[in-house]
Amino acid sequence: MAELAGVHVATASRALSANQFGLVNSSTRKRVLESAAQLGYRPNAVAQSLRKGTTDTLGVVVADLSNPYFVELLRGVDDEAKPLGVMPLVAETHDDPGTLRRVVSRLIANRVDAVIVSAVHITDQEFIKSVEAQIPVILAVRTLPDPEDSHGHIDGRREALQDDLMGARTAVSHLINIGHRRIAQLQGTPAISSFIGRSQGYHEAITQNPNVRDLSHQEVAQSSTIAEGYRLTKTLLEHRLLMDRPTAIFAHNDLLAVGAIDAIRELGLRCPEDISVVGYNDAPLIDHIDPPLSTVRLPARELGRHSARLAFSAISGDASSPVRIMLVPEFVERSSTAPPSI
Amino acid sequence: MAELAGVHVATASRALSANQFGLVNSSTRKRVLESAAQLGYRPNAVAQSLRKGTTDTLGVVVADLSNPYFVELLRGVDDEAKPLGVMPLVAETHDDPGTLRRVVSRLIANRVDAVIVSAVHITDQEFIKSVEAQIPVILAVRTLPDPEDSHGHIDGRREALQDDLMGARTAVSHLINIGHRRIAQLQGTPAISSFIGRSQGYHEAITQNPNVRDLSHQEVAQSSTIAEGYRLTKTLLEHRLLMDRPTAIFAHNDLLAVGAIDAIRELGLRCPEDISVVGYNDAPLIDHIDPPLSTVRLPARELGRHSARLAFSAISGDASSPVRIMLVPEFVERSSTAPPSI
DNA sequence: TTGAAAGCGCTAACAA
DNA sequence: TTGTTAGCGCTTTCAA
Repeated sequence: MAELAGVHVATASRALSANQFGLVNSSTRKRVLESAAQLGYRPNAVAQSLRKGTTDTLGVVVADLSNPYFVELLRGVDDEAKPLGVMPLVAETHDDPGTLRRVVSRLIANRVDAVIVSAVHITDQEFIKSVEAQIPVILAVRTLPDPEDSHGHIDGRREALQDDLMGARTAVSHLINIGHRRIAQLQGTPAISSFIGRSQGYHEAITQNPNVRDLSHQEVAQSSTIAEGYRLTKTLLEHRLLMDRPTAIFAHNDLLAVGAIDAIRELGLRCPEDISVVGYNDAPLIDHIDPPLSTVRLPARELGRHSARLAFSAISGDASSPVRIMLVPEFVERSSTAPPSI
Repeated sequence: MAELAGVHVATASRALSANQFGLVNSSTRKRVLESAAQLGYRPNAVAQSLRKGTTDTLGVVVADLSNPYFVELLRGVDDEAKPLGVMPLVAETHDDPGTLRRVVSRLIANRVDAVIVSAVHITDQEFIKSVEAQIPVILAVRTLPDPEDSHGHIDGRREALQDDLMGARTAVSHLINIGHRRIAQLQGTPAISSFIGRSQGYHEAITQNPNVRDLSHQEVAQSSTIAEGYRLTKTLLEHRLLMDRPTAIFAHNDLLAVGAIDAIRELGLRCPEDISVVGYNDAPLIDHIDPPLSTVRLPARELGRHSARLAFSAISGDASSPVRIMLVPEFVERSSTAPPSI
């Protein structure tokens, strides 16, 4: 390409570069640009990265792309990345700790400038610490137990979270406010901070009113699926006397809620007349199911944007301040909740 | 790292390499491995790529990640890529031609070994040809008009498609078989081959029975959204006499179908009693909406697998044979379709 | 304003 | 079995 224009590669490089094209004679530059266009020349980003030591690339680790929540998060990341010419490299963990290690390793090998991790389990603390020693890490959506350094001080972290405790508390308080006194939750695994928060919010709401009984089964959902919600609700409701049966169920996830509704129907009961159900996430189409699901809407895209901004500020060496951003969810009332009929 | 082990970098490289570690003394190799582990050393994939001329990376261009169909396609690609240690780089176009050019350009700059494109518009023919001159291209899901070379011969291409014509024909034939005689379709844009196929299948089914009338409105959906389905159905049904109103609607997409159902209800009609509705895609939760939607299930994941396999065979220099793989969809009957009541 | 030269981290010939 | 050397394609001093 440089040859076609009859110049040295260094000159060509300068002509093509956004910040030093001023250093080259405008007629030479024109010649270079023309030759480049003619040959369809694209600078080799791999070589550029090797030379510059930076890849203009951002690792984004999500648990599961078939969960629209994470897709929305990615869109938020992209909102911020695109104008900077940064390419997000997306990896999925399927909530498997081994896969998390593998994909993060791979992203590091590819020298992403930073990594946003939205798929940690609370047992990943040590691993994340080791990653932080290598590249900037932003924790999104899910957090870790407070880290301490060797002196017992709390070590700063960059994270963008949503207030799951508040989201759950608001939803469950709503159930109590409209009259429910026997309530149960369908819990997600406590290996994930989000579900811990939702559980705490649930309990805070429950204990605020001494007349409310918590009828939850101790078993926890191993996955956030319709099938699992169905299974847990079956064991929750079966072989129970009427007065030991909840009149409302708070599910940690929309799909669990859908499974709950399926189970309720199969037992010959109705939602919301016999049992109200609340979900979590406000997934697409969840307003069109039967009955339209009351749920908690999450600021996924906003969270993605914040995560990306934290990443870029970390890259540009704002090594200084650890940051915790906390966004608030919003309860959305639809038809799956109603006052108890008895 | 090599220094810590006290060996030359070349030796370290060999020790770490999967195919030449046999060439190094096993005790030196052990030393190298230990030093690497101790330092948490990860070979720089950027440098490896530059040296090897290959990135072990596969570009995957999709229209829209919030469409679960494409996520499923991605999973299929991943099924094949993971065992080979290949990393898919995902990019979205949002069905914008400019964005398609931009993201493919970027993938080429990053020297992906091949690119799977599932987001072409029929007007992208020239552009795709220019890309094919640079790297192996696999067309997935959507195809292009048959290309001709300068001699008028049909030029080979690698593509993995689904038979949309057959999918649509099967669905519409079902409507006819259960008695519908006045039918309309909600068309997707003819800029995308999939919708052309669905339209053809629709017409083939319609014309097979002379008693069936096509009551479609000429307007076409500009996006595959609930809002658009709602809008089109409103204009389709409003100001029509009963006998000029379809008793069944075939939508080119599930979301359009959901919008159609919304519109039907708002006009005081019922689905399926007054108007049956068929969708296309079998999206998640679409079996839980009210009423559960009859639709066409697509082999997205399979298609992803095939696309990836085509990509890898192209990379390994099977430059030979152009291939067209065509997978068949499956009609799924649920409760949004019933015989006409009049 | 341009060219020459070095070097980013790695691997593959080639030599020893 | 290991070391030496060259070079992948680029950018950036440094010199001219």
